Amino acid sequence: MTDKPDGRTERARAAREERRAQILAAALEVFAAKGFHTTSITDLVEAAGVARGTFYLYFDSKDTVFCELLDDLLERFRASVKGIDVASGAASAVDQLVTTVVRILDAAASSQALATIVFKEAVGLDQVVDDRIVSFEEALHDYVRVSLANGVRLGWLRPHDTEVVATLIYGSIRQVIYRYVVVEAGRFDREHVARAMVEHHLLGLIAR
Amino acid sequence: MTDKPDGRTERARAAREERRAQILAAALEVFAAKGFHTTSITDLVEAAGVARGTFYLYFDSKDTVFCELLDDLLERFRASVKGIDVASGAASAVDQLVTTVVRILDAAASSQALATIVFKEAVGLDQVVDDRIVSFEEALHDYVRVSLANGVRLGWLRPHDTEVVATLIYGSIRQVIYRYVVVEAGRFDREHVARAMVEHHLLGLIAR
Amino acid sequence: MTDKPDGRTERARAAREERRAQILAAALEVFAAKGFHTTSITDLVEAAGVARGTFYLYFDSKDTVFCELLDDLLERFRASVKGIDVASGAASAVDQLVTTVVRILDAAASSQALATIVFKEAVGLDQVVDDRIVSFEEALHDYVRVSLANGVRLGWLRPHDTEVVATLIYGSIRQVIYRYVVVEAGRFDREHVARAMVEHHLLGLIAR
Amino acid sequence: MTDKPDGRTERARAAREERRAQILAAALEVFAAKGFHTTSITDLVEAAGVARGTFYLYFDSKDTVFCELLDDLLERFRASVKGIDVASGAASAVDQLVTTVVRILDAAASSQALATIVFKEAVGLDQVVDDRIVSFEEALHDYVRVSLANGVRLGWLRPHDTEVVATLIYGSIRQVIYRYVVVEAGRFDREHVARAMVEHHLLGLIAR
DNA sequence: TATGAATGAGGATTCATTCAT
DNA sequence: TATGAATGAATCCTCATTCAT
Repeated sequence: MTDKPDGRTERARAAREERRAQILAAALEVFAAKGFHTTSITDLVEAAGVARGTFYLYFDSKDTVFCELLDDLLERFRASVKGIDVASGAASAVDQLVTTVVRILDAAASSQALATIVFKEAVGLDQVVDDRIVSFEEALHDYVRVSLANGVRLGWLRPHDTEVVATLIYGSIRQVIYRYVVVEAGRFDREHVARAMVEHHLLGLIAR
Repeated sequence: MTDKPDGRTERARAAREERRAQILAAALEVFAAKGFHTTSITDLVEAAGVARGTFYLYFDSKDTVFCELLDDLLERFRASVKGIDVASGAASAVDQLVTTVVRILDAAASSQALATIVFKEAVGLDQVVDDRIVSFEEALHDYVRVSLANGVRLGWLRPHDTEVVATLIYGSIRQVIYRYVVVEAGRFDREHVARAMVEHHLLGLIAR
Repeated sequence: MTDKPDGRTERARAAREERRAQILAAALEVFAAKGFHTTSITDLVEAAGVARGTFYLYFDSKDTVFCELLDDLLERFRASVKGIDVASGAASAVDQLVTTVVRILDAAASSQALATIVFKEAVGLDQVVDDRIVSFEEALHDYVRVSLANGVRLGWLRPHDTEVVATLIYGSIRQVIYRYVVVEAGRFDREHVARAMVEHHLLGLIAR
Repeated sequence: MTDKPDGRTERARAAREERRAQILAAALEVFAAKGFHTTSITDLVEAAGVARGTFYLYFDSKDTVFCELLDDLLERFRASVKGIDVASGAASAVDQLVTTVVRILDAAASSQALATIVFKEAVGLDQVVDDRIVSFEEALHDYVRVSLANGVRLGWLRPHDTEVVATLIYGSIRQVIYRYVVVEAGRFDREHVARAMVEHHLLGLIAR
């Protein structure tokens, strides 16, 4: 009865979605500008231009909005990583890796506000939020690990402690995002940074 | 008459020091367990087993205790990095680098609770706290950058974009601390991890 | 759409005004009964029958409410003094003066609680509050001084040290309010007291 | 056994008295400078140069010290008023009155700090303190009333409403003390003010 | 559905007073 | 007697959340 897809119901649903999106968008801005802890419900509803009660019609709590924003970003990251063929030949691999890194940086840069939140203070809020971030980090870490293992198996990469190296690489990605996207507000040459990164991890620093 | 350094005065001073240390130690535990924001003054005084007022006899505020703990850790880190001669010959340099990294990991591991706080949620608390952490991170980053520049100047390291690479290396150090000290609670072979790290950054991954 | 002055908005505004007035009225009672310092926010909200937070919805602080009450009274006094033509002929002047004094006593008596606060302990509270009271007292004192000076200029009053005499007269007004309004709770014949006062200051006590 | 007046006991008693006086004197300064409410026990013990606990060996509470200071002043006032022969002939009476007023002003001025406290914020602290001040004011008021009644009985003063006029006169004395002693810090010609006051109350203002 | 006034638990901090030394 | 560290009740104020309209 309630979900009969007539015009009225449909329009209402669309309006609801819109409202929700509006609040979410405003929250994103505010969280990025002021940080999670400093942001109050008052800030959120003022930015969204809705009444305090309205906010709670769409979200259960301050934490809920934050989690939703967080999930958005993590999903974007996941998508930007997915579908990379890490098992291909060495020749094109460098370029592929560079492309992957560029995609990740793009994802971060195109959601600068979100990335800021995640990398500046996402941890330590709430167990739920923490868990999500941790599991995301683990996913990324796993991706790196699997890629490394493949490289070694194919004789393309030299043998190494994959566990440790995956940690190093993940850390360097995280820091690059933090530095270039969060601190320097995305004003950087992604291609250049990505290439420097890939080269560093592949070739090392030692002069030969 | 009253400030003659007799036994009584001396004992009083010692008792004061002890009380202070007791509060500080309790705070460390609580902050590490619950995080800065979630920790209330009530938590701190309950953990320390003192009255609310007593806390304020020794510290100005929650922020003050936190900053003091933070400074402790940052000082430890600083000390563990200082005094490494990054300009010596390549042969011993690897060992020296490994030693440096081991020292840093030791510093982090010996203050596991503190490191947890710093690397889990140090940012976004309070401007003062934030500034300290940022400046510490910058110092470490600078140290890496200077070392790299020296290595290149001496012909020991190949030319590279020092800015980017310093970021990568700093990020990998940070992540190693986070993973091994914070998440895995310090149960790892520091020598091994440090060596894998140094080797990775020097040699890269490519099979030759 | 939302600020169209329709019934709903209007009713809301009215309700707000009412709430505010309710808190103000309760505060007046409590302040008069317990004094400013002894009154806590808890006392105020309990007396008003609202939650602690509600109080802060309408007033910034305890001082703010107090100041508002104070301003009310001072305004009443000011209005009761204003508009007296002190330069007219001696004949009607006595009556005019009596009228003025009666008005002041009326103002005080009709705000007995407020007057109690002001004259019992208004000083030494808070710099802001103090300043208001002092400036009000000065205004009243000035009014007396100017009136005296006019009287002398017109040859209606004998020459005298206007500064000192204005102080004496202001003090006697203050004390009359204190005694009759505050201590005796307004149960007195204002006309009689006012006339006795005017006569005393004009004629003095000496038998002739 | 304990009150045997030997040298030891006597010396101890004297030392006690001295300590007490020292605390009292310091309290007087601080109360006058900062006001009762703003003054903390910390302020008092710091000014007195004794430990917090020591303070409580001599006084029961902050209120107690304050009351004692208050009593001192009231006693001084009482003494300065006492012994005036209000029943003597009219001729010398003016001078006698002037002398009395001068004495009162002297008493106030010589205890400027105390007078400041009493007249600025003595009321509204504590029921005990309030009662003392009220009873003192009543005593002074009574003195004035009796004097007036005597004057009328002797045919020296014209008939008037003694109740009201006593209030007026007491108020003017109070205000003169407040203005000249408290606000202007005692820098005034007491003889002149006293004479202006007596003349005003005896002769009134009307030009004849 | 939208509103925003009302709520009250919970936060940090203060300070008169006590009490072991 | 003198000390001053310790106490904890009490203060003001905030803010996420609820709910009557």
